[in-house]
Amino acid sequence: MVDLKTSSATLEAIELMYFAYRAFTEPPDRVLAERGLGRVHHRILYFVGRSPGLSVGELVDTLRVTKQALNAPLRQLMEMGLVSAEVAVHDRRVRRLSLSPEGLRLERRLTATQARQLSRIFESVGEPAAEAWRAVMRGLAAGRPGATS
Amino acid sequence: MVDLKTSSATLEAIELMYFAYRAFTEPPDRVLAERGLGRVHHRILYFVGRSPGLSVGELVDTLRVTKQALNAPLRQLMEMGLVSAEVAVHDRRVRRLSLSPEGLRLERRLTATQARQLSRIFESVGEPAAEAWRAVMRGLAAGRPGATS
DNA sequence: CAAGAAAGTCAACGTCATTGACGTATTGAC
DNA sequence: GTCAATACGTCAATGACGTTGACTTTCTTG
Repeated sequence: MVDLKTSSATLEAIELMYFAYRAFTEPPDRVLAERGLGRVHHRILYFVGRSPGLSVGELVDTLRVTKQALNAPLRQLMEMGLVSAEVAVHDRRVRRLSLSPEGLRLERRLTATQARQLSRIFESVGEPAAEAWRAVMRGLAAGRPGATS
Repeated sequence: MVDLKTSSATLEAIELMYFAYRAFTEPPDRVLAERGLGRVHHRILYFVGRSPGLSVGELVDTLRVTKQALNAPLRQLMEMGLVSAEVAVHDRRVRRLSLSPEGLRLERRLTATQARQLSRIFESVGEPAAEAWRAVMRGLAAGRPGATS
């Protein structure tokens, strides 16, 4: 135990992670709720949108859920015509996922909401501060500071 | 629609929110899982720890959950002797919640994990960058940039 | 070709949060 | 003192979601 007493700035940071994340996920959650969709649907739309041709297994790995947990939401999205899957040419076991035009529209709408939140703040604090924010977040995400991949 | 195409820095930021938050909540989640506790238990411990004497209703408001959703985890924590409740003096309807010594120990352990993650990164990026990070997070949490309360 | 691994799917189950309704104790206004 | 409102607790039904287990289809390897 190095710190018997955690500094107040760090304590504030812990709370900020909670409140900021909540505020960040709420707007898209509301949009999704209108269609009876949840956060997993959002993540599927997002990552498939970023990397068209993604396989189910790759999606499972990035989202760290079981393939069974992914199955239901993914099937819904396909039934709703937002996501399409086609059998890969070289390996007929894998499905290459991609967004339909309508799926792309929804994904853009969800992403735009969050992008607006972020870019508005980034502008107000300036680009160096924005980059500093990203650096901290990269460190958190990677489990070690300053990591890029 | 100002942005038809969201900038790659903002796009990275969206992903970072997801991956950083996940990395941030995982370590405490593991500790909690050992005792059969979940994230709601953590939040209860955290906020009661920060504000001893908190009432049930105030907890419901800060966590934005229903009282029914709070009831079960809170009762568990009390049965486990981690949280104690005593009737308020001026209003015998309200329960003033506080952490028991053991509850305090667990809360500190959970908080220390996250504090270590953050302060390690804060040190490596320097204090100005850390403050920039907090400024962005405050803006996100408050829904408007630079807000303090 | 047989054995095993990999991708995906279907089914059963458990957890957890939500809404709704009800009960109790307490307070404050009149 | 009566009565509406408040704070809390609880039971029941429902739904979302994630898990394990078992299965089919399809490669890949010896």
